[in-house]
Amino acid sequence: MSRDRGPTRPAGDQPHMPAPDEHARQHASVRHAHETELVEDYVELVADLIDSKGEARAVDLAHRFGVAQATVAKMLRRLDERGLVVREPYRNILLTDAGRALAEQSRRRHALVLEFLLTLGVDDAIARRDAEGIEHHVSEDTLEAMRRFVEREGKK
Amino acid sequence: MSRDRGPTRPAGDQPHMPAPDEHARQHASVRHAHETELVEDYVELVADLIDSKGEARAVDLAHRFGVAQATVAKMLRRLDERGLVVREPYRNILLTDAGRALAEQSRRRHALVLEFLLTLGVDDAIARRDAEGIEHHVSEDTLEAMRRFVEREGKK
DNA sequence: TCCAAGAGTTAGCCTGTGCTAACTTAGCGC
DNA sequence: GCGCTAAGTTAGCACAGGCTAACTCTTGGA
Repeated sequence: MSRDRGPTRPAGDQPHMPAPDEHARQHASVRHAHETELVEDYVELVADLIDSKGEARAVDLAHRFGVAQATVAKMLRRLDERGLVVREPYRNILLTDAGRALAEQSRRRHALVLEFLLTLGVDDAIARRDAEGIEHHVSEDTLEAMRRFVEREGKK
Repeated sequence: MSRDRGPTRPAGDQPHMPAPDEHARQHASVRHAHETELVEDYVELVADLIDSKGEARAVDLAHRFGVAQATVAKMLRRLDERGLVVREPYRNILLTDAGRALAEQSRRRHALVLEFLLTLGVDDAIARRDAEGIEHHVSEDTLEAMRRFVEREGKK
């Protein structure tokens, strides 16, 4: 192997390739998004269930997420520790104020991303699926740009 | 708790809430995306490094991703097992044909998402960061819609 | 020529998010 | 009013993707 491979960033450097530090920050931020997105998905769904059915039950969460009930229970314990939900053994799940606030924020974001994709001309089923993945990786600025786009296109 | 809570999906049902099965599928697909996205990021960066510097080194990957070298080594072993890279101890990392193909695909997707965000009016630095997170959650259909948008706007 | 320092590797740990199996509890229906 | 079944919980496991520490290997330069 040749260690003498010349200057660090020679001619062929990719224009879309940021400096190392910035790239590292990008990835750190994606990793962080992964940590928070499940949390957001849970509180969002808990809020939806409460609003639509009057209560949130672990078994419904498990069905919706396609995971075992034990997984849901473990996750709910974490959400409890973070002060987002309250639960008593064998009773319903309730949102704290913080949980409700986070749910509302997620819901707004989710709805906007979905509307954006639909406005963009993406098929409904696909838009729903993609929105689920995209919503957690969209910054406030990009969200704002999406909002502008939806408004602009909606007027036509 | 009242188990007799009436019909399963009463009036207040959220319009953006798909049936359980479909929702579960959405989440399964997000989980799957998480499994593959790191893989794609690695081969993409390996390809970039090879193209720009002539070789890919573990230490550079570690710097770019902001992780320890040991983490990179572990990941490279997995990529090796999946037939995406070839490496000999203490030597450079090479892409297999499959690895190169995956890298090209990721690169195209990444570049398109970035261009799309920029066309949408998102600030450069933010667009780069968001593209990193979004690219793995965008279906072919949505990608196609983005392509159309970029073309449409580019002509103005 | 040879050695110091930088690059690569391995071992062993932690945390998060899945799972199954085995249990406890709640509450409907007889 | 009691028991059956569905729901909830707990324990213990696996695997992915982080980390540090402690090595081994490579190579440029004195």
